[in-house]
Amino acid sequence: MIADTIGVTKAAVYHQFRTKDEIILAAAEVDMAKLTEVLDVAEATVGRPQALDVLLTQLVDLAVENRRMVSILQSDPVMVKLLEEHQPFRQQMARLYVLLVGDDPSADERVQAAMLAAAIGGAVSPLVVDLDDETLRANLLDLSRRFLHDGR
Amino acid sequence: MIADTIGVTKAAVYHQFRTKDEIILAAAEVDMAKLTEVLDVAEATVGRPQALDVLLTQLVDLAVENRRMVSILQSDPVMVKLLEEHQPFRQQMARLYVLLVGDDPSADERVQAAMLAAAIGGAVSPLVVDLDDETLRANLLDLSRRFLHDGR
Amino acid sequence: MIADTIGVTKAAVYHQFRTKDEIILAAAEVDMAKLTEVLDVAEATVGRPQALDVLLTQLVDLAVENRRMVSILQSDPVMVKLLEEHQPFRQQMARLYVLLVGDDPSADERVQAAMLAAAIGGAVSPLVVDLDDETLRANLLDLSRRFLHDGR
Amino acid sequence: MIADTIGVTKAAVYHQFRTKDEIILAAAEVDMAKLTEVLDVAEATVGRPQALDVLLTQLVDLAVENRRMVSILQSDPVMVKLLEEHQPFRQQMARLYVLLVGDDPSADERVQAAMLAAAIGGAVSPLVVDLDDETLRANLLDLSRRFLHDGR
DNA sequence: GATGAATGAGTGTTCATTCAT
DNA sequence: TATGAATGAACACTCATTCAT
Repeated sequence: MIADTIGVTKAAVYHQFRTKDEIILAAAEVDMAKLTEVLDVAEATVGRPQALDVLLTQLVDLAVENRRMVSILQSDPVMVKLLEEHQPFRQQMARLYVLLVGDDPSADERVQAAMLAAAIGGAVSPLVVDLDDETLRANLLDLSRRFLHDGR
Repeated sequence: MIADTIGVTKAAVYHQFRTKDEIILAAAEVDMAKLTEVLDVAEATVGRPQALDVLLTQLVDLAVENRRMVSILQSDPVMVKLLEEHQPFRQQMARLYVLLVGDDPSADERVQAAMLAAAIGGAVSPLVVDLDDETLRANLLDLSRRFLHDGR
Repeated sequence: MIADTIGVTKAAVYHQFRTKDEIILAAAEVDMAKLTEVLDVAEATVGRPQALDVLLTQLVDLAVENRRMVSILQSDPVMVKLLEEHQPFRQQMARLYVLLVGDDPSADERVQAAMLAAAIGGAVSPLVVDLDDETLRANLLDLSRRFLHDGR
Repeated sequence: MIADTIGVTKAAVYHQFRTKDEIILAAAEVDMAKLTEVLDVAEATVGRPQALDVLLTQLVDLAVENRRMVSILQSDPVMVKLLEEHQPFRQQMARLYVLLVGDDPSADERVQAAMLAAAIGGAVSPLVVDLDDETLRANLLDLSRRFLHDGR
């Protein structure tokens, strides 16, 4: 499908990448770069509450702008397994979790972070919620904030 | 894989089921039956807050007891697509959503319900959170409650 | 298909017949019995021209009355191969050929007999000619007669 | 079987053709091309009797030269069904029938054409007549001619 | 006499990958 | 850089047959 879409043969794609996994990871890395930017900005923000708010806002924006890709990245078992074994991706997830719940989280906080990530990913899936992007973004941000803040 | 696991030939499995989809749905129906029980109990409970609480408690129990299956049911795109086209499953999802946010939910409430469902499914995935079942259950129930109550 | 049509299981059919070939031959034998009758009558008829005419008339009747079966018997390669190896059927074909062109036919006569048999079989195939049975019978008999007589 | 006969893998064959039907049609088209030539020549011949004679001669030649293939093309139910749905083949059959019995044939003429086609196809089947090609060709042509001419 | 369950050997087809050119 | 041809291994599924009950 990828080769056809670009308009070359499969063999041409295999000239650039060694395995299917490499191809998929290359596609995922495009989106991972966007996440890196978000993390950079949040980490550079002074003050815990401000940093959290910046993170949440941009995270929700990112998820809503890439609804299809986020669903796939978060739910497709093939993708998930691949990313698990991919060092750069694990590091990014670690950075994200530290921003959300600190670097030595309690059990409660770990569940909280996992729930929030899953909740955002699940809610933007076009199959699950068919709201328009604007409405979705507003509600998603609101609910995510309340979920995190009341956790204190 | 299924045939090999049971220790029979593929043809033996195809003697019992007509297509691969039928096999998959039969597996899913085992878990769907458990969900039906939970919904029955919750619907029979008098009082909105009590009903919600019963639902949440049992839902979390169910999810924690079937961690692997819940992840697959909620996230594997093949499974999700199959269930989408499966009438009984859609009805059950409808019942669940009515219990969670009533039968005429606002945009905010729809996002809230989707997020909660995704959050529970995501948090029980063995890949995402590696806590033991007991700790997971307690924290998950607590957070789910807060998520719903504060959403009001 | 056969088992379903009768309303029993395949295993029940295999209780009566040992192989698929036996089942098929049993079906073919029903029609072969009809052919035997035709041959008996023709052989009992006194006078070459009269015998030939009786044979042709009844052969055409038989073919038109069993259009589908005749096509299958004459053309389906599986059927043809099976009948080739089936002694009783070969004997009947031998009797038919003797009636048509005598017991020591010239090359010309052998081709003539083969062509006539194929022509009748081909013309009754519902796929080839979509005339109603009555019209087909009349024309087929007429042409078959001419074919044989002019061949002399 | 085809792949084994050529000495490549099944996947190699499926690299050249998309379905089994395409493979079969490609094989049939080789012979159809030969028939096209015959029809072209016959249609270009001036004078009805001359055209008919050219057609018959070449048709018999073609059938005798491709005895096995002609049998399969004309009798194997799988092949017949496939060709039925294949536009180019239907057009060629139409051209052939027009040459044989004109473009508005009576019932008698339709049966006549069907019989002739079936007779030629049936007579060349190696299973039916075991004469050598030369003898078969001569007799077949002679009988076909007489069958058609006396039909006037 | 009939059944349900099972099987070995296929069939048609796809997929990830390799390789000579 | 790109291609066409090829491949091993799988997949979803069917078919003729067997066998214990």
